[in-house]
Formats: sequence, C-alpha cells, structure tokens
Amino acid sequence: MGRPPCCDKIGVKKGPWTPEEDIILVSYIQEHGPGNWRSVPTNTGYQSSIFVAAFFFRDAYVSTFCLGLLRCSKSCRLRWTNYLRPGIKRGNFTEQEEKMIIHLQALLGNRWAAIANYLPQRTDNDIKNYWNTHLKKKLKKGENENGVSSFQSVPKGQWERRLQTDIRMAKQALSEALSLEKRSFSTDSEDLKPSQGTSTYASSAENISRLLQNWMKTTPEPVTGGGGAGHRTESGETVTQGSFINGSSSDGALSDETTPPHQGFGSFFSFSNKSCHESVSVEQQNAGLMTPENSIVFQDENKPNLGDQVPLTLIDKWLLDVGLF
DNA sequence: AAAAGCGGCAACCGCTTTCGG
DNA sequence: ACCGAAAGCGGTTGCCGCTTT
Repeated sequence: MGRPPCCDKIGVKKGPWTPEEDIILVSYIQEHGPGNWRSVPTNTGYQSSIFVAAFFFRDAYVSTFCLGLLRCSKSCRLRWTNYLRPGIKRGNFTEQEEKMIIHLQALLGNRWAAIANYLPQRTDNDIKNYWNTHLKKKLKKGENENGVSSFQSVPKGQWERRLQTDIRMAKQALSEALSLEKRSFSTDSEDLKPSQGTSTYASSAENISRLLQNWMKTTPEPVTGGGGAGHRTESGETVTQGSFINGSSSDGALSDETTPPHQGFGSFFSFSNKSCHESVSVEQQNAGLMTPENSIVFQDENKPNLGDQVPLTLIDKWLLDVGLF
C-alpha cells in the first residue's frame, strides 16, 4: 500500500530520455545544483535553462520552450544520478573493479548504493546491472568449475569472523583516509584516471556531448571556474571531472571536432565540485560517522570528490591485501 | 536476407527511510 | 510525537541491438 507513484499523473512523460530533455535537465542543475527535484519539472519549463537549451537546439527551440520537462521529479533524479551526473565512467568494468564488486557484494550483500560508494565512477544501477548480467554468471561458472566459489569455500564461522575483521579494517581505513590532509587533485586524480581505454559514453549522452561541444563552439567565452579540478593525462591532455570528458577523451568520438573535447565541459559542470564538498564535510565524516553502516553510505551522489578518492585507493589496496582474491 | 533468440542496460515501480512542518 | 511528502534504494521490466539459425 504505497502512495500512488508520482509518475501516474496525466501528462507526465515516461520512457527513454531524449538528448533535448537531458540538456534541459543538465542546464537546470547547472544553474540550481542537484537536489530539490520536485521543482525541476516545473522550473525547467519556464526558466532560464530553456534559454540555455535554445543554444543547443536552435532548431528544436520552439518545442523545447513550449514543452519543458514533462518528467516526474523521480525520473529527473534518476536520470541525473545514473546517467548525467559528472564523473560517471561508462563502458567496460576493469578487472579491479570487478574484483571489488565481487568482494563488496560478499561483504555487503545487494546493497548496491553502498557498493557504489567504493567505486566512485560507477552508479549503483550500473553495478547492479553488471552484477546481474556478468558477475552472477561468472561466479556461477566458477562454482561449477571449482566446486564452490572462493567466498563460499570459507567455513561459515570463519567467514563471519572474516566479515567482522573486514568491517573493522574498512572502518580503520576510512578513518585514516578521512583524517588525512586533503591531497592535491593532481595527485589524487591519478587514482581516478580511467585506467583503461574502455570508458565510453554511449547513445544519447554522446549526442549531448556533441551538442554541448557545438554550443561551446558558438559560445565566445566558456564559463570559468571549473578548470581547477582538471588534471592531465599521460598524453598531456587536460581532463576535468565529468562523464562527458571521460567518454569523449578516451573513445575518440569527438576527435574530429575542432574544439578539443575537454574544453568547456569542465566549466560546464564546475558546480559539481562545489556541491561535492558542501554535501558532506570532512568534519561531518569524522564526527562519529564511522560506524560499519554509515561509514559505507556517508557519501552522497556527488561521489568523485577529493574526500572520496582517498578511501577508494586505500580500501582498494586493502581489498587486495586481505587476500581474498 | 529474414526471423528468432538472447543479452545488456536504461528506466520504472514500489517499498523504506528521512525530513520538515 | 505525529503525519505527510520527498528522497533513496533495490528489484524488475521492457526496449533495442547483436548474434545465431
């Protein structure tokens, strides 16, 4: 007996998002920040975001302006967190990521949001899908080949003890990580650098990146202020946070464009860093939040920030050091 | 070349938790 | 303390593209 879904309202659009809708949503969030989702569908119809959208879609200007975002707030939030949010890495999972998911799933169960906190560039939905479509089969196959999985091979009592030890170690690692001075982005971002050339940004988002890029071409001066979070790849290319950047810089989808992929997008999403640091302060994290439960879930949706990167590498190391693989 | 089957993933649904009045 | 609304989360569905027959 739940409340009727907000999407039951007449006139609310469902189904796949169009690039136009994505642009409107991103524009709105750029202006107002993530959160307050309820106001998104209303406001996107009539506020300045539409003006921004008009830059991208001159041809579609009329329809965009008239329709706005006919999406429920929930749909907007989901689209943002699972697809449009900066810092999302798309494409194949690395072996390391795979191992982490397997291990964390064994530790935490199907708590995908918690697991996603250890993989800052992946969404819970992504991890969940990957688990259901790839890892389940893989583990099952492994079981068939080896008799039992590596995790199940541990006797129950031993496994429980190990779980407790793992949680304790995770707490310790997180505490250590969070008590560290903030490291420079240039150092830490190395950890988050897409480790493979596999990160791609598919379908509509790719279209958006192109459209955004076109917009950058036609915009005389990109908004400044987001460049600080950038770092350079081995090739010397400046890369800023953001899924568009990851996707375009690695798959070469935009390499034929005159404007380098990195230009503008970082600043386009510059608000993300701000909201990241505002959402969960270091003080908050250190102020008794390190229980087994909330030490895992303390981060919010803007995962790729400095504070998040430190635990990742430490825990990552820990996961390998624990020797369960 | 066409049809059927299959797999992957984006998005939705509904329940639970959190928050504000 | 209570209640309603919003946000968060995990499970599930359905579409779409690729592969196989």
